[in-house]
Amino acid sequence: MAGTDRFPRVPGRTRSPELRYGNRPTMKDVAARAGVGLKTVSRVVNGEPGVTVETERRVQEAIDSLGFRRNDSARVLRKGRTASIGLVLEDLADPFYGPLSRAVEEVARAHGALLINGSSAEDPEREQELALALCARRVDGLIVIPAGDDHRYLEPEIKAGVATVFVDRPAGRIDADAVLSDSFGGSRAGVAHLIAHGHRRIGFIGDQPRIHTATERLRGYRTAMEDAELPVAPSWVALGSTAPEAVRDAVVDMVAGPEPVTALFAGNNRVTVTALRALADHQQRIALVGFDDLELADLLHITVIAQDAAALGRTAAERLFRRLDGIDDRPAQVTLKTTLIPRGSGEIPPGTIH
Amino acid sequence: MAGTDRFPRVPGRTRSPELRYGNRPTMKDVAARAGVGLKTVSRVVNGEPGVTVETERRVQEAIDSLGFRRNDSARVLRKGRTASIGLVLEDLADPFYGPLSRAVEEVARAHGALLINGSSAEDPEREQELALALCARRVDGLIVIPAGDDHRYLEPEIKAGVATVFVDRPAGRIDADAVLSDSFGGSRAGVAHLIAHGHRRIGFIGDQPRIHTATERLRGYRTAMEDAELPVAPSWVALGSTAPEAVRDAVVDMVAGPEPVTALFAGNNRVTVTALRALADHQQRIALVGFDDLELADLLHITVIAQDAAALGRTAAERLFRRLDGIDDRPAQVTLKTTLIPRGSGEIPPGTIH
DNA sequence: CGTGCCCCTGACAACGTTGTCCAGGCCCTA
DNA sequence: TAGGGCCTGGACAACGTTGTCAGGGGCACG
Repeated sequence: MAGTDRFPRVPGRTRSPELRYGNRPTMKDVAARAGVGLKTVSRVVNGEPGVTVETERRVQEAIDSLGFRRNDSARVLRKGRTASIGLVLEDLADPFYGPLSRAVEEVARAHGALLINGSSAEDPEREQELALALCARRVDGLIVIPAGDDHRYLEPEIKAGVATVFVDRPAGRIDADAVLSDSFGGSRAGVAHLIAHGHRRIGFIGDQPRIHTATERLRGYRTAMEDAELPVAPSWVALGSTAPEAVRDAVVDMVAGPEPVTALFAGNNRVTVTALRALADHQQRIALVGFDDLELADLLHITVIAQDAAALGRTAAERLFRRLDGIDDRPAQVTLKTTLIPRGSGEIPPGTIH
Repeated sequence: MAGTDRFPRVPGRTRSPELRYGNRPTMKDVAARAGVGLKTVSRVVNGEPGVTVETERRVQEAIDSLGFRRNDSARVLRKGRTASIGLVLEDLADPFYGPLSRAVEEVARAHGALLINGSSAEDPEREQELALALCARRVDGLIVIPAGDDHRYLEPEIKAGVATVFVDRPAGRIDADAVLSDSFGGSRAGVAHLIAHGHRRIGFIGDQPRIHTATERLRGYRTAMEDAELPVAPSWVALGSTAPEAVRDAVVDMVAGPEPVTALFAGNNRVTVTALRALADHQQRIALVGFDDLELADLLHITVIAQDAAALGRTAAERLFRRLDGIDDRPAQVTLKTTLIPRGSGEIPPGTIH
């Protein structure tokens, strides 16, 4: 009697007035209804052996009629594994991260795990806040696209067993797995491509030097120029904000400056897009190669250095689950090759300037 | 004694050999270390009042030295709220959903909630599986972009108090909140725009009729044609697969058929992209208006019916949290206006066909 | 100096599940 | 027929946290 009822479980105590899970049936309720023990219900729910067909039928019936659904929070607490992984992105809305998170999700799904994610919006503080919130949820693993350059705050977590893999940019100040694109090699090849098409004065527009990929790409640019024994005028390099206005100004300066560039290398997809718009607005048609592919780049004939975002995500997730499966390699960096895709904009010869 | 140690808590029993959370310190450990009671630690961790500065300092010290982090799974079990919401997308990699999920995330963040998400890949079964897995996690609310057309499986969940909002497409066979774009009005306006520019033979390529937005957009097309008293030849309408090959074939058929169309209305962004590629390949330049905006549409001069993906996500999330805050309106459908953005492709007059 | 009040602290139960262990019943064999 | 083994089912504790409640100590006031 009183005790199989849902309300009140215990005479007059303890139950707080707040809404719980809308007051859902528990295994206890199912057990009472089916006239079996608690553990038997658990067995049926989890498909464990050791239950007669007849008992199973009765339990199943009770489950259906009550609309019972196992409470995974309780399960997680008991089992110690959450079967979920966290993904800290830089910006969910950036088209580059769509395929990446999709790939992570596919791998997670294949391992029966859910994906919890959020954006850092390029803010290191927010990255930390988010990553730690995910750890508090006890995600089994963490995939992080770094916004900041100091990840020591994750050290206790990693030590406590949270498998962690960094993607797109390496971890800062800690030794951890990272899956990267070959920013240096990609830029170098892209700039060499422009040089091979006759360009001597080539501009570079990139992200803040705080960001690892940005400096790597700049380094690729400089190396390619050096390889060809070409000088680099300071006015040809713009780093810093990738906000549209800033990039727009940079483009205009480089094209109209005293030593006008005949070609441009754009350090990431946002820069490429803005540069294209600026050039179109000013009716300039100079050579352009961009890092990162774009959805409609083929129709716009944009030559790009393509990274395989899906492969980045997949590789990172696979590495993560390998760790979760107990394989315990030393932390390592994996670098994925980039591909130069010539589509026209990178093959425009110099001297077509108006 | 024995009991404040982490291993073994209880002489020889119960602790299973599997990995738990990498054996993290608990409040109990912190309490032991600080020489205070369990509840006092809880107070400090949660910033509750009623703790002396001195005690707080001691506890904080113990927390830092042990690297304690509150276990939110346990908290969730106890409190009954998970402070997380689930988002079931159709495809994370589709650029349309990037801004949408970003907007949802922003609202969630503002309410202190985390976002758990996954893609249904347009598969109704997978949508259900995912949605129910999220419910088992006891997410407080659910935002669903439907892949299927029967959502009765969510009835017990909604009844049990899971706030649920559908986005982009209405729920099937249940009465629930939905936030939609005005597919009908948008298409109608887009097709009317083509008609206003002199077109009489206009093709429509859309998604499977199973999908609500697809039929609404088709209805908009038909209505616009009727409004102008124009006939619609069966060969001008292609529904079904939006796989690239199918769309490509449809475009070719319409352009080269016995009654060639002079303009095309594309039912969604994927169709628009493929149609553009097909037209470019065949060096055809006919008028085109597409439903959904695209990243580089301005540079390609594509006229589109733009939906505000971010507004869809934001509106849905806000509605969700209103429900979670206890406001209990009747389920309702909200429709957001679309915008026609003329950029060139929709203003090409007929007769430019080669 | 005594009484009463308030502030701080801690013991305890409960959240819903799963792992462990034990009891009882059945069947099979000697 | 008795004994042993196997199969099924259930009681119980534990996961780590928070809400409730009660006790103890200090301070102010009469």
